[in-house]
Amino acid sequence: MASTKYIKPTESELEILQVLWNKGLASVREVHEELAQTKDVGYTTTLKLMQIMNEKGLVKRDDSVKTHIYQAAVSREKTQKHLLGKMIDGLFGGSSTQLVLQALGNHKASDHELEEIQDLLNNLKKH
Amino acid sequence: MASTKYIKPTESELEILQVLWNKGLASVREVHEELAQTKDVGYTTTLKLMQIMNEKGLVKRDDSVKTHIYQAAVSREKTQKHLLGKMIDGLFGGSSTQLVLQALGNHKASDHELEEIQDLLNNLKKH
DNA sequence: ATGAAAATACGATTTGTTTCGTATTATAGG
DNA sequence: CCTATAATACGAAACAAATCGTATTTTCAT
Repeated sequence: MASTKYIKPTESELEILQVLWNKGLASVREVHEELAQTKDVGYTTTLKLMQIMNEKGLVKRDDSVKTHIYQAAVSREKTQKHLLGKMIDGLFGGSSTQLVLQALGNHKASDHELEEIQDLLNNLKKH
Repeated sequence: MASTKYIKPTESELEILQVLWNKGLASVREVHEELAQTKDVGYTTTLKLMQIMNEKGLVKRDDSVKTHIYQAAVSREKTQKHLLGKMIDGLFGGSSTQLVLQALGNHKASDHELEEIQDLLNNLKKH
């Protein structure tokens, strides 16, 4: 009976999850350095956000060691799934196909990527 | 030289745009009735939001008539494109293919829809 | 014309997010 | 041991979004 209450990350929280998903484990300092490359934000801001995320259950941390080590407590896939679903329902009238057409139409994919999609399509078709 | 400064709609604003995209033209009352079916919100809240959206340029209104008539001032497609792009960059590491795979994997599409996607795929492949 | 009903305007509150300053605590080098 | 350095904790301000109450205006039927 997992208390599967989905918590929607805010935009800033998503940025932090992004870093954690890539790094696996990271200290506040490490996450902050990463964020600081693209946005102008203070260290304590990142710290505070990560503390809040810990309370919300978006991240876990090991505070048995001097410098706390964080990791994501929600999976990239689950998060993608949720937000994507929300977007499909909210913006594409519930049609994932509309979203796919829009995505493929606007962003060009490599031949290899097209093959991947073709494979999945073949799987969906036969049954 | 359109002042193409993109304004990101908030979540509530998106709900309203949704209704306007479907109806074309609508009064505050009509929009509100629609929203009230799925969420619990007061009339004046909807009114206020639509007034703000008017100031922002997200909607246009004809106030020459008794009851103001609103319509979307931003297109569904442009909005989809923007938000989709943002999601691809932010959540799928810039890979539209990852998003497509995720979308197709989770939401099932009809045979007809799969055909549509196949057609687009064929177009992308040959060249 | 006038009063009830419906619409708009607008201020204020509430709620949520982001930001950062300052205080406190822990750590490691001298 | 003591101090400089780095980390965490915490409160509060700054900002943004959503909500609603109340006042005002408009409309329409009588």
